Amino acid sequence: MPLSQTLITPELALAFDINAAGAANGNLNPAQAPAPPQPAAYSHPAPPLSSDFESSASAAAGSGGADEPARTLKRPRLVWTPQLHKRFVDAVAHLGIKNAVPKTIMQLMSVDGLTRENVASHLQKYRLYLKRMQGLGTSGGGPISAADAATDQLFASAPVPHQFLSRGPAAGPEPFLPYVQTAPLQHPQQITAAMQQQQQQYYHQRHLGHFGSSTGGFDHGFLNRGMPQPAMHQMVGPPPGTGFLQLTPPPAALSVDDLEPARREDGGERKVLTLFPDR
DNA sequence: ACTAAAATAT
DNA sequence: TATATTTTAG
Repeated sequence: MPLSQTLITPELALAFDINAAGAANGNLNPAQAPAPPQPAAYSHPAPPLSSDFESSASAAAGSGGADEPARTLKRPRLVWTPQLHKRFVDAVAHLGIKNAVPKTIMQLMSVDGLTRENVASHLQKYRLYLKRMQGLGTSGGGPISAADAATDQLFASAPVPHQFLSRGPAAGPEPFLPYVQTAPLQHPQQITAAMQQQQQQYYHQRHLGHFGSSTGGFDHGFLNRGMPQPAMHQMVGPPPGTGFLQLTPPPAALSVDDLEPARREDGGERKVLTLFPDR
C-alpha cells in the first residue's frame, strides 16, 4: 500500500499530475519532477469573485468540495502590481504603523485571493525598504536616487506616507485623510521620468493567464473582493466593542481605481524590463 | 498570529 | 546572479 494513497488526496494528485490511483501509469516524468500544475484540472484556487458573483454563486456549487481546493492546491505566485502595492500602502497608512499587521492590512485591503501570508511577506519587505529609506533622507517622499527607483521599482511606485519615516506617533487608525494621497512626488528629485516609464512598462507584461479552464479562463478580475461596502458612514472614533474592521471608512485614499493583480504560472516568460540592468 | 530567516522560483 | 515571493521556524 503506497503511502500516496492515504496521504495524497485525489485533487492534490491531480494537481501534481500524478496518478495516485494506479501505480502502473508511467505518466510520471522523472525528468520533470516538479510537474507544473494543470490549471484546467481543478477549479480556481481563488475564485474570481466579481463581488456580487460570489454571494449568489455559492449555492450552485452545493458541496464545498469543488471550490475547496483553494487551500489545498498551490496558489500561483502573487505578483505585487503597483496597484496592489498602492492599496497596501494605503491600508497601512490608514491603520497606522501600530495596527498595521498582516491580518488587519489584509482585511482593509479586501482583495480577494490575497492571503495573510502574502501580506506578511510583503510587509516584511516593505519595512526593510522603509528602513533603508530613512537613512537616505528624512524628507520623506519618493525614492532618493535613480538607483533606488530601479532597485525598488515596486515600492517606489507608491508614495510613502510621510508618517512612515522617522515618525514616532504611529497612532492608531487615522481619523481622517491627512496624508497626501496620490500626490505624485513633487520633490525636486529626478525620479519622475524614470518611474513613470517603469510604471508603464511594468505592466506591459500582459499575462494571458490561462487560468480558468477550458475557455481560456480569466486573466482578470481575479483578486477583487468587494471593496469596503458603500457603507461610507462617518464612524470616526474607534469602534467600541465591535471587532477590528471598523477602521475608519477608507477615505478617498483607499479608493481603488482598479487593481489587476497578476498571477502568473508556469509557461509565462520573463520580460525583465529593467531600466538599470546592473545596480 | 507576527516577524525573521531560509528556500524557491523567475 | 539578483530579486521577488513563498515557506518554514521561532
